Amino acid sequence: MSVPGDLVGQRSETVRRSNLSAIVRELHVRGPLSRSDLVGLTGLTRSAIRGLIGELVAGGLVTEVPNQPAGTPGRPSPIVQPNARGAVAVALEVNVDSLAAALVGFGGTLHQLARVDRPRGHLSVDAIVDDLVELVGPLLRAVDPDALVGIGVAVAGIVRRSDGIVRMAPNLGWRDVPLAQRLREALPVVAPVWVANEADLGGLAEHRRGAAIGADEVLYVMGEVGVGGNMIVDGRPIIGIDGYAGEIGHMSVNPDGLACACGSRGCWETEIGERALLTRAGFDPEGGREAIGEVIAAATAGEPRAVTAVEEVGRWLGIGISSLVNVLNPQLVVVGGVLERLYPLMARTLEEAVAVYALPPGREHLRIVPGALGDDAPTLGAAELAFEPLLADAALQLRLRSPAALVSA
Amino acid sequence: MSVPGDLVGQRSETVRRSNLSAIVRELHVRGPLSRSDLVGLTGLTRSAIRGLIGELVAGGLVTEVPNQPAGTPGRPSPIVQPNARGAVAVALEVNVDSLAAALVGFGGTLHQLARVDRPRGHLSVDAIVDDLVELVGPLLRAVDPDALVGIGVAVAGIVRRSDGIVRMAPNLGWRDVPLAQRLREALPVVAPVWVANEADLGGLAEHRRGAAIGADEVLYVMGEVGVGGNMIVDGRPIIGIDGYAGEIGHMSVNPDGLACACGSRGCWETEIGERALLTRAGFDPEGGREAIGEVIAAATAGEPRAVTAVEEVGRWLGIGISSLVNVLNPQLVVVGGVLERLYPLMARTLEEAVAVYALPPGREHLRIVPGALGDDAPTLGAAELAFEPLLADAALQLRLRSPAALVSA
DNA sequence: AAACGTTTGAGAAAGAGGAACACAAATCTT
DNA sequence: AAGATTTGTGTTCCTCTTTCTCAAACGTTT
Repeated sequence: MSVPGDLVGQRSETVRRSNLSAIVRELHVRGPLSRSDLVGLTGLTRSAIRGLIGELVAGGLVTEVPNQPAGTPGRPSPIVQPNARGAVAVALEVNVDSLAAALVGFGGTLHQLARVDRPRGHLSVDAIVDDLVELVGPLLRAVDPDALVGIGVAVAGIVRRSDGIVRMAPNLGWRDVPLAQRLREALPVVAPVWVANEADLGGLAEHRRGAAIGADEVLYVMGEVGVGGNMIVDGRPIIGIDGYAGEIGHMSVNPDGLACACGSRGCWETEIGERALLTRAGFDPEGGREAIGEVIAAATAGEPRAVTAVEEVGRWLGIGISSLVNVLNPQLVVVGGVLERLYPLMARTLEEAVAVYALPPGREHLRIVPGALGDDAPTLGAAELAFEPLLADAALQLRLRSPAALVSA
Repeated sequence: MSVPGDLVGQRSETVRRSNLSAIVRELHVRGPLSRSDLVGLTGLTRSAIRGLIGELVAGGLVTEVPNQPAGTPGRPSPIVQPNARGAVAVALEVNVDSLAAALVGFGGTLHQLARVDRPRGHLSVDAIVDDLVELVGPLLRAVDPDALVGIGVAVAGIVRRSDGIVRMAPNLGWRDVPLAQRLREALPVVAPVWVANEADLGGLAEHRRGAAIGADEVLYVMGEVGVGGNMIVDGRPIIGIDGYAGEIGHMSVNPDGLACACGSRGCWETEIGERALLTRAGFDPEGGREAIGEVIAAATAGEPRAVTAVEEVGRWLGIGISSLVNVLNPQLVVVGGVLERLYPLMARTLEEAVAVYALPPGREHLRIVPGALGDDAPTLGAAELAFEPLLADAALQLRLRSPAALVSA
């Protein structure tokens, strides 16, 4: 639906904003680039790049440093470095077994990261918000308030993007929790708060900083207690009409299968989730991370029941991935979460299942790889989420920060 | 991956192109609009709109006609009408039981449509190409060659978009058929040929001209002999890295289920495809359209076995739709093809299944509706596919047609 | 019917932004 | 040391949209 906001016309002002943002995005995503790299990437002229970079330097977002001679003829082009303190995002994560807070600088620099374990099960929202505020306190004190672009929050639940309400989070025992609003009220800073599903953000992080850099069509599968995921289509994450997209753990793979926590039955999650693995391996299904570690150790040591359990999860993982490959035709599948650690043990059965269940054309150039970011993927993704408005409209940020830019512009 | 082509910088030239294209797209999609409507839609000023419209009028793409007084104060704004002969697309369709050819004008006007039945089963590519050329001949003679923007082709098979090669089409007996090239060589006109999967194009047509107009997040499910589909995400169709996306009929819904023509087993198609319905209803699974008609008649008359068969297909349709709703969080699901005709008979069991298998947040505002375009959806979508380059860069088309515009520009 | 307010088109001038060009600086090659 | 290559700098030019003013076309009010 077209809302009054999305006007499609381009004006001089939008051109400059767009070009400025393009440069900011390239620098944030690719890291330091020479001016002439930017000329090549954007197609703009040296003069135009110079002017835009000048504005960014004045705004404190980037720094120019002389380049070393490269051994090629010609005058060296100065390196434009994203200023990791010039814009900073705060990331929070509410996971089933831990809380995390991080400070990430423009360009992707991880300034600080703090993680604390929390008991599994249902804690009150008040308690979790309090713990998050306490965890992030020291980090916030290290931030220039003018450089804070926003606060991203990853939650193990279904989140409405527009208002940051956690609609359903079975593993936290939450329903319709207005987490964004609660955090805005509780945090000692004024900044926009963006909440999203942890798997969505894990996928975003792997796409920007991990195993899926540069790939435009990506499927991310994240298995923990629940199974979630994220799809990158044409370089952009799918979020759906309300932000609920990516609940791939609740695809029906076996309509007469096991009952799922969501109320349905035969969900993919009941075959490849943490509990499924533990049950298959003969462990307590509620054994948590510790038990998973034991299964991995046992499977690595060759203990038959553990090996079989892991391979069976791999087979079901392959079946579900095949469905999604047939639906989405990605170039790359990234497997994250607990499944990332299990990956080496089940790569074979996974590939075998994909060879059976995915259509030949779609699996021709398909690569399936484990994630590169480990357990911090959702937190890093939360930071990227908070950076998004800056990347979409860098001018806004510059003007907020330096009134001088407003006058000169 | 960024290729040399996709430069992100904006220049004066790209601004004008982009604005021109925005107007052309709005006119093609929404139909005649007053100049002041366009001012509102684009956010450009009256002067800018005037200049751009002038260029389009000079290029023969649109016509301005005086507007009737609307009963409101103020000078009436002239209506800008897309000129249905100013740009024309040819659409072709290679279906399991028919071939079709159509002529569609800018703005969506259906000038002509011809369809011929063909025997089911494997015909040689030569025969089909010959039949298509013969079918489209009279249509092509009615077209100004300068107004022909392109030729879109819908095929019941898996198609690589980049080169129009039909990789797999089990129901046609085709493998790796270079259909785009064959048609370019065989057709008596010079125009770009774009080939795509029929379900992808059916979804495009429903999105632009049918039941999904204005919706930005859509799932289209098209059931015929095979089952295909298409997803609109953020207003744009998903095609995947090679164009193979949308093979939703080959999601695994029952890994121990029936063998599928694709070589796998338990594909959704084996539960909701034409053969599944016919088998369940006690008909010859190869009975084709005729037998389907009998099942529909029998179910409408209340014959128990037919009713149960249709309802069972409805239930399985609901299960698969639920999976995709959980994955994609669309606002609208459109059911097309044979399933469009069956829809009234199975709406209840479909909705019941969705209530069980789809997560509550995702089905909160979800609407499921039958398609509005009937069997012609893929053909109409093929025309839209051919129009796409014009909508993406209207300037290109104008310059091709009028050298004067090139000089003045 | 005339005066007035409203909406919109027309035309000229202005403003903004990037492109084009010429020149200088920095580097490598011969 | 001279020349070729690449790139930054500064100026001018061009393209495109906006802004501003005026006129046209409509409904409403007196």
